[in-house]
Amino acid sequence: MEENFTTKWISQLKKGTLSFLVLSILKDEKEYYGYDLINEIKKKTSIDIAEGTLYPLMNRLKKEDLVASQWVEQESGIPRKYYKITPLGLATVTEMKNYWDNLNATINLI
Amino acid sequence: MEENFTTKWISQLKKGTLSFLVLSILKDEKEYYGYDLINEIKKKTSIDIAEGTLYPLMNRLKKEDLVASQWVEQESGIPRKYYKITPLGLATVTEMKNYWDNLNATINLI
DNA sequence: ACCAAATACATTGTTATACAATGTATTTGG
DNA sequence: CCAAATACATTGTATAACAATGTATTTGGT
Repeated sequence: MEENFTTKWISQLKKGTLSFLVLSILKDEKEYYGYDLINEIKKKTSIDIAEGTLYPLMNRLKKEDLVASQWVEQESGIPRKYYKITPLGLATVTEMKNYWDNLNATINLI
Repeated sequence: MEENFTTKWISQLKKGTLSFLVLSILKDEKEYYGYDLINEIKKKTSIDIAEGTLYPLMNRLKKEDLVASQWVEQESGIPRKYYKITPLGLATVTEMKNYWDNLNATINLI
């Protein structure tokens, strides 16, 4: 392996930030499908999300009723599962943002 | 239990932030002991760290050579294990801070 | 026409970490 | 005198990222 501490740290940091990141993107009420989200996040943040991370994450968010999903057949190609944020998801991402901003302010003070 | 998503999320977020927080506090080159760090962090950030979280965390940081420790006998009371950041710890916390600032900026853009 | 890469979903096993619970021992305060 | 605080530590449980693997379709280059 021989991974340095920072690399492992980034993986741990994702355990809190990925759900926040995904909900933040869905906050604009547009619909995204899973594969799309991986690419959107990579483009916007340079953060790589493994497929084995994102798909279970979306299932958790759905189970918690923070997002809703629907299958959409494509004229050509594989059907996509589109996700949309719910009212509970919107409320939650607002709470998260408050906590995050507070944490960030504290870290900058230390 | 009946914990809401945000509560669970905060616990997950700590998996990335606690090591960063501890190293940030130790960055000023002063020495702190474990029990002290728990209280310092609670005072400064309102974040509660369980003892069962902090002591293993400090052991990990030591194993990675990011901090050094020494036992200090007290004239009265239980001996304390004091921690001090190492040069590698300083370099690491700088890397972490860069990553964090970048992540924060990105989140604010989304 | 062929085949590798990209698209799009998913599951399994491994690893890391927060935390509650529990344990030991000493000291302080009411 | 005894509960709370101080100060360390370990064990078991739950959660989540990720590599690896799997299925199936479509696109692009030669």
